[in-house]
This record gives sequence, C-alpha cells and structure tokens, in this order.
Amino acid sequence: MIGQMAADSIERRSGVSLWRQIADKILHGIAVGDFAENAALPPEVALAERYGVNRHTVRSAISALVQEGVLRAEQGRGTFVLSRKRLSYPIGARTRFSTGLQGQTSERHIVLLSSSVEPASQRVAEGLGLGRGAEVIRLETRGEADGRPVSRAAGWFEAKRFAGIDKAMAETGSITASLARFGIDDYLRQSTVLSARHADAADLADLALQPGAIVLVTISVNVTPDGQPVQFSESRFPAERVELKLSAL
Amino acid sequence: MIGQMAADSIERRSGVSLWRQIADKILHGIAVGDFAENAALPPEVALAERYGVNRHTVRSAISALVQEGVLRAEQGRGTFVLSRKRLSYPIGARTRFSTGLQGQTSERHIVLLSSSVEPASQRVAEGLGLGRGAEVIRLETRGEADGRPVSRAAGWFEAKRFAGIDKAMAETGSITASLARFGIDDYLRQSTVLSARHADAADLADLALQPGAIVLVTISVNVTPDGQPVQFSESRFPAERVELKLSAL
DNA sequence: TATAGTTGTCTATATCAATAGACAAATTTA
DNA sequence: TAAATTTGTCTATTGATATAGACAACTATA
Repeated sequence: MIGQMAADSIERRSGVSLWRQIADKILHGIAVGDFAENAALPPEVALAERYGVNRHTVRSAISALVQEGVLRAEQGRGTFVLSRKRLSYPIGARTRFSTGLQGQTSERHIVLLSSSVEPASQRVAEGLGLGRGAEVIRLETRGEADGRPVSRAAGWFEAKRFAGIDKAMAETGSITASLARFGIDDYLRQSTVLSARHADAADLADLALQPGAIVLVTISVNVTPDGQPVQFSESRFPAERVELKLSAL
Repeated sequence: MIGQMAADSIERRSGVSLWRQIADKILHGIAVGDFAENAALPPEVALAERYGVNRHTVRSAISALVQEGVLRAEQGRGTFVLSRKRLSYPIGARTRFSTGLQGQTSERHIVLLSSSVEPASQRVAEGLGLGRGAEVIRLETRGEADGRPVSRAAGWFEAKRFAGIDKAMAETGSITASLARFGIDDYLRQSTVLSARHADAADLADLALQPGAIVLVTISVNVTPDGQPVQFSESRFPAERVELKLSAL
C-alpha cells in the first residue's frame, strides 16, 4: 500500500544532489534493516534502477559512504555494509551519558574539549534562573562510544557555585561525578527541547561527519530534586549514528 | 571563543548546494532570533560577504525562501521576514495533538488522509504485542495549525478491537475522541524513539515542504493506564516549523 | 529633486552534477 | 577453464550551480 517500490522519492533540483540523497537513503536503509550489516549491498546496476538514476550517480553515493567508513567496496565481489547500528540514546528524568549507553557499547566516555567563563546569554540566564550577564562556566564536551563520537555538548553552570567544575570534569570525565563534588548527588531533567538541522563546520569537525549530515539538537535544563537549576545544556547528536529514545520519565 | 564570525561554515562540494545551505542558515537565523520577524534582512551584498559567496547565490537562497512563504522581497526597499516562530510541540506521558498546541495557535485540527486494513509488519506487531501478520487498521493523518501542516502521522490499531475507528476518526477529527468510542478514556505514551532525516516525496507533498527540508520522526506506542498497547504510530514533523518539547512525563 | 541604497534582470564563463556508453579488472560460479 | 557477475576507469555530453560584472527599476532620504 505505502512506500512506492521503484524510483523511490528522489527529488531533483532540490539543492541537494542526487548522490547525497541516495547516500542518505542507503544509510537509512542500513539503520532500518533493509540492508543487513556485514552483507553485500545490491549491485550498483540494481540500485541505479531502484532509485531511477544512472549507475555513476549511485557510484558517487557509494564512494562518499566508503569515505565515511560505512561501506567497503571490493572489485568483483560487491559492496559490503560495515557500520554498526545506530545507538539508542535514552532521554528521561535521569538522563546520564554513560549509563544510558550501557549494553550497547563496550566502552564510552566524555572528553572535555574546552572550558571558559563568560557572561550568561539571555537563554542561559533564563534556564539557570540567573540575572542576565551573571558569570557562568561553559564546558564543551564530546561523548564517544567505542571510539566513535556520538555527541557534542555545551553545558553552562553558575560560576559562583561551581567554581572548579572544569577541573573536576577533566579529571573524572563525568558530569555526574563532577556535580557530586559540589554536593549534588542527584539531579533530574526538567525540560528538553528538540530540533534538527544540518551539521555546521564545528559539528563536522568534532563529530567526524561529512558535509550534509544531520544533527539532532537538544536543549535541556537539569535541576536538583527540589527544583533548583544546576545545568543548562545544548547537545548535538549525529542523526546517522544516534537515535533518541524518550523513556518514560 | 566559539563560532567563527564571517565566511561562516559553508561547505563546498558537500552534495548540498550553497544556496540551499544559505537558505537553511537564514531559516536558522530567524528561528534563533538573529533575524527579527517583520524586520528587514541585511541587504544581499552584506549577506553575500557574510557567507563568503556571490550575491547571485544569496539571491537563489532568498528566492527559495520567498517561494516557501518565509520572506517577502520588495524592490528598492529590502527583504522582510514573514514567518512565524516554530511551534513547540509537547511530548509527554499524555501527548495530545490539540491540547498540546493550545495557546500557540488559534486553530488546529487533524485531517484523515486515508485508512486501510493490512497485516501487521514486524515492528507494528511488536509495538502492539500482536502476532506477526495480525490484521491492523492503519490511519494516515495530517495535523494542521492555523492552516499550516505541522505533522503527518501513520497510526496502527488492532483491527479486531477497533473496527470502525476510521469512521470515528473522520467524524471527530480526534484520536482521543475516537478511542473514547471504544471505551478508552485515557491513554499514556509508553515509549518514543526519535530521529531525523530529509523529507521524502510524500512528506514534501503532505507537509507543503520544499525539497531538502528536514523532518523530525517519532515512533511511539500508546498504552492504556494498565499497560495494554492501543496504538503504534510514526509521526513526522517539519523541523523548520516545529520543535519538540519533551515535558516531564 | 538629486542621490544613495536596495532589489531585479541580463550576459558570460567556469565548475559541479548527472547521464550515457564502452571496456578493463577482479571474483565467483558452472 | 570458460562464462557470468560485479566493481573500476575512461571519454563525452548535457544541465544545474556558482561566480563576475554591468545596468535597470524602485524606494527612501538629504
């Protein structure tokens, strides 16, 4: 009934090239299970017919994905799917990076990219319940799982209360552990706003993405159990590697 | 510290044309407040310099956005921002279309696009706790607010139990009201999985989007208060018009 | 009424994206 | 070994993208 079979939803003159659209389709196909992992992709001619384009266009798409490390092409044999399943990142009342990915990866950790002190912007001040321009500490971090970047986040904390959290973060590699040093042994997610956009230059660099990739963006506020704001943050997830699982919270 | 100033993160040879990237940037600028609503955009030459491209490239981006109804260009005067803010669609334990958008729009409703009976696919069967291939009713709907499409959803219901829900839906224009006819006066969201991708042909048509647009995708299961699965659904939201607000649930 | 600032249109050129066809190179199968 | 299948490379052509420059048309302002 639904889902046209062949010549499947390719848009011309859209500002997005056909090879990029087909690369995205293949990625989606892998994520959804149409193309099994470690198995061969259909041959180039078959894909070309399926999507209603020239074989060379399919080749462009494939070569981009080979470049990204998703596929491996072998002359005479076929093209094989390498990439792992998308991680399912749970978001709930007690959202924690490491515990959330337990069972899906053998290893994960957070890297502190940079830290700085700055006056709070409008939205940060609102989120943390501070006066406009109050000093805040900003931590730029990257989450990695099995060696692949899976998130990139900026977190803001009131500078007065959390002086030294950058050091704690560098040492522990954990937000939860760092906050514990300031007497916060539990915190809850108060709000989360979600959107999506194309990756910008910084995303591409930090998340090892190819131009045109999509990132999921969450903006959230964490509070203590009695409702006191602790952390305002904006996180970016590469849509091709991560999906967000909104758990009952 | 962060965010380069000029020649700001435009990617060449990415498979996404420069005019499309700049159009996306302008949309983002409007959403974030860099470009105020009802005010003039910077002149074309200024934008061209800012993004490090030719004036004609900026013009292509602007003309696409004029086509989308986001901007209005007036010869001799300038180019003006028309579009409304993105709607904030709340997702929580009791996610309801109409009540969720109350206060943000003066009018909203759901249109039933089509309905059919089909054997349950793997994921639908799992979501509803049915045997593979059990008959399910599928409702294709579109959510509209103030005359603009803001969502597009497919919902699946066990055919045996909800025979006639398509008629109920057509008459009431509400999932909640339709389920009430089957004795379900409350239901909760059990799970939600979120992802994002480029809009496909059907999305473009049903949501009145331009090629290259991004859609947020949620896959969710609704259950009765005692945990009995009622509805499995996949919803698509145009990222340029809607953000998802994950409320405490 | 000039003048400056802005969008609109035109021509020209170079590069990227997509199609088309032919054949080579490597692998698997009969 | 021979044939069939599949990826890799090459040439050629067309249309979309992007740059460049010049000037027209319209608006607001000094």
